[in-house]
Amino acid sequence: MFYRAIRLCSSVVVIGVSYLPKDHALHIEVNQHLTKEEQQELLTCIKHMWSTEVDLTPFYNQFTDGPLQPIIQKRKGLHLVLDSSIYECLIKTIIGQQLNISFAATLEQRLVQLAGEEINYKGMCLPVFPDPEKVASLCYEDLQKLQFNRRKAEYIIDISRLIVEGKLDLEGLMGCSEEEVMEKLLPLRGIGRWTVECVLLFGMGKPDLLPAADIGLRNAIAHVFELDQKPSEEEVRKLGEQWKPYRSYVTFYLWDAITEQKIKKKQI
DNA sequence: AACCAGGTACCTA
DNA sequence: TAGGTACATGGT
Repeated sequence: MFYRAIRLCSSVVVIGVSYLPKDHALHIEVNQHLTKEEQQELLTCIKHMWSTEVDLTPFYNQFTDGPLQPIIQKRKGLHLVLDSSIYECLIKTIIGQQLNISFAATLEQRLVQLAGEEINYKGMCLPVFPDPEKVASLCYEDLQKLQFNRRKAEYIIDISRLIVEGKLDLEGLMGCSEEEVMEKLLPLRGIGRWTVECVLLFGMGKPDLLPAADIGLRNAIAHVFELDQKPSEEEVRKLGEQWKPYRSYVTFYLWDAITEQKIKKKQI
């Protein structure tokens, strides 16, 4: 069982999620009474965030052998886990650019403390990511004080302001194709190809993205394929050709594998 | 003690 | 167009 605080239109709801193996289903517990509309909104959000509607069978059938088979087999049943909004995903991805994940997590937490909310529930502190409105109201120095570099502070606040001004409709991208999303986001300062790929994958749940420049992915590939050097971005794209149309899932499983490996290393 | 980190924009030639 | 560099700081 784990807990999350989720922002609906009307309020923030705390949910407890557990997996019921017998029914192959998720059990959701809610901390407050919800109207029919809120229940519907929450359900849609949960289905999206945990990719519950995706059938992984064809993915597994495509990787019955080869170097990826063991790490995929080991994680059978693992679905994509997405952020609760495209906005949250985009800002977190920008924060994570070039930084080791632990420092990136620290910066995320500081942003939540400054502009978002932290809900206390059963002794846990559950983060709620801030709205664009709240971030747009900050000044660059506010984020610099949290040890964001100047440029990153500008990217994050400027993008939030575009949304508030109605010049950028991030959540409206949900219905768009990958190409359309790329065209809309790439011109914005602070957003490069890797960032858009991450948003398509971890914000929108598109099944066939390969953030080939990603250092974690490159490390994971070097490890799984027993290469003596990290593959270049181009080499990753070339290799990834054969993973179509499930490159997002390969990416996700490789990230999970490399994270697990790091944890093991720490324990030794 | 360097060097790298789930990149990107910016500067120079 | 191409190639080098700053960024802000924690981890190894």
